[in-house]
Amino acid sequence: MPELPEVETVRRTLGERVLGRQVVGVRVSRPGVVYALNEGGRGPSRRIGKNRRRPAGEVTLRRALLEGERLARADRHGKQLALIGGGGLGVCVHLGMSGSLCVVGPSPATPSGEPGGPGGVKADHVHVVWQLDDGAEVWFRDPRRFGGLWTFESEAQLRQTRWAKLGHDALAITPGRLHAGLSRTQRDLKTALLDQQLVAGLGNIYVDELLYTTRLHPQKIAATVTKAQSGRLVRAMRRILGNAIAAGGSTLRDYVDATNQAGGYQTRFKAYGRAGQPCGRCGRAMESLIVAGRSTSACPACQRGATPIG
DNA sequence: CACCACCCCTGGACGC
DNA sequence: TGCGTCCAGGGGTGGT
Repeated sequence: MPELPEVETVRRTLGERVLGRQVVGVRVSRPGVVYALNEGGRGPSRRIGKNRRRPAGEVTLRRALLEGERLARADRHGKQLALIGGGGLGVCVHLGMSGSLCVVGPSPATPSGEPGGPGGVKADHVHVVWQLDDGAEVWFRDPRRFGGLWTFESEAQLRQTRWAKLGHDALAITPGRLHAGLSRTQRDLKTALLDQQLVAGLGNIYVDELLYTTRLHPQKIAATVTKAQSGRLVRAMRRILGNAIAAGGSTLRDYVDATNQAGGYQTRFKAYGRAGQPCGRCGRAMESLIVAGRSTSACPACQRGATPIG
């Protein structure tokens, strides 16, 4: 599930392949995954009817999705990615749970006979395809459709609207800002760290890893985190996320980068998914609990600060 | 403000 | 083999 390291890996691998190329065509097979900010004027998540996303008009849609633009930059904030065209248009990509962006062709090394499409990229649930001037294509795939695309008239509009609602990126936040954010909420520490408005980029996997590394219990009240502990959280965050990026992210089931490569960090989890297994530090069984509605594993002995109940 | 249930959605695991 | 059921999860929404 794409969190910051996976999205950053996609940004880098995609950028290498597509920046400088021109989008010569866009195919949209499922318009419902595209949100157009400039349609309806009520923001990107405006829906019509019951839970129905509002698609933009056909011509406007392809143009808004960068048809005719040269791809100038790939940016990231938290778990969100943005493709910026040379003319200023922008498309924000959120991969949700199961989304991927894969470059397909025109590589002569494309293997044949693999499952799915060219290069082994799975070909079902492909909702949007960008055709590039070198014959390659970028496929937006999202089986569970928790992700989507948001179109913007400019990078500034993207940053001032959608990204302005997010907290500081997890790789850029300072100890002072993290401490300030944590100190004003009585929520569980894990709940606070998952809040993208407080800090952007952490999901269930890396929060569990972060809290294990820093020996803080997920149910510690966020406001009780000291300045020193905030400093340790920030340092550990940068180290863990940096290591995960270096490993190409974590692949649990579906995740692949823009070149269809799986990540390698999943073999290094110390907490996530290890409930019932011995803690790597003290040997006690890792506990399984639900925090913020998410399955959580933590060491009941090493990770301190949970507020006793009753 | 904070918490909760619920919704979106698919596929994989598991039981029968 | 083929069902049914449960579960995973980010994020939005609406109710308490």
